[in-house]
Amino acid sequence: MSGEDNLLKLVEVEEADDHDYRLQEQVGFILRKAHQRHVSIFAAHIADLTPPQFAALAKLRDVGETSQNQLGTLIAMDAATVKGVIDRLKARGLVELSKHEVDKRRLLVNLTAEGRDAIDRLIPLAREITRETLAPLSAKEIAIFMKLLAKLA
Amino acid sequence: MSGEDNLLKLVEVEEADDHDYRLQEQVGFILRKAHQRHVSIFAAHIADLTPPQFAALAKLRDVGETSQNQLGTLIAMDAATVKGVIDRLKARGLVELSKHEVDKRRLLVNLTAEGRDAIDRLIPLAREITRETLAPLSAKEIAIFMKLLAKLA
DNA sequence: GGAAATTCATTCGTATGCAAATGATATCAA
DNA sequence: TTGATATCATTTGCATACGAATGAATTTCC
Repeated sequence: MSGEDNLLKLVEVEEADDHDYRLQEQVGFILRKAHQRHVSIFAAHIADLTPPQFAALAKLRDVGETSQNQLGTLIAMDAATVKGVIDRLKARGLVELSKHEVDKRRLLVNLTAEGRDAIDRLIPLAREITRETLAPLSAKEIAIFMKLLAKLA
Repeated sequence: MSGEDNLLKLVEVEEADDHDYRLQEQVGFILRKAHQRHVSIFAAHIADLTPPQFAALAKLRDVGETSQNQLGTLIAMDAATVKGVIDRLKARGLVELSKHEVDKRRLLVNLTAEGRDAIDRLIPLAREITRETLAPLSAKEIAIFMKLLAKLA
């Protein structure tokens, strides 16, 4: 092989490499699509609440009264986002807000009776949403997938 | 065991079931967190473009000129969303728009020279983003995970 | 005690993401 | 041919999502 051939080969390899990037095989792209699909399944089962709103109610049910900020940490939402979510839940009477007696910076959030009823009623639907989201996988695959997904998140 | 005991047992089981819903173990919740993490890694490597904007450029590089709608299908974005993405890319001179000669409904999108330079320059960074996103997994785990994730998306 | 650093919440700006409604054009079918 | 359908794009409205800036309150630490 001549030196020229070698050079040509290198150039070709680099170009092949360049064109070798396949968007639809990248983890970020597929992750985004999987998330989209889940949100769509969620909406089909629970039309009047978004996944973040549901997450806020479900977590409040677990931990009881907490500060808005702490709740955000628990459900992986930044302060600006959680405020919007809580504002909308409050407007619908599902949560109530109060000031922390000691630490005046904190805004306490809690379920109302209506909010508790709502989340209790929705949890069976949420189980079904999880089931349907994972439906393309076998039981064994689900176990593996969830373990690996948890490592990534 | 008396009939009363049986009834009590049933009630207890149902309540335990009720409290058994763990948000942080649900696939939707973890999927959302994994996606968040990926976006964060993306932003750390490519500050001046969002993942959807990058996806649009990368796909245009693959397929060449297409209609806005068709591009949306290819990158899993609805018509309203893709319009915003393309508008912003156009404002930055990375894509150009033209009317389809025959079908007057269609708006054709293509990379500009600058857009092509940009995406060519960014692809190596995108490879690194994928690598870093998958870093918590071993090579074998990555292969399994990607296969299962693709099934879900 | 008091300055510096931290924490909590809010606001603003920008960017997805999608449902629904609308208008223009194209295709299909009777 | 024309009337019904379907497709493409746009617009509006609402809901995340997050960086950055701001202000109030608290904690830390010298």
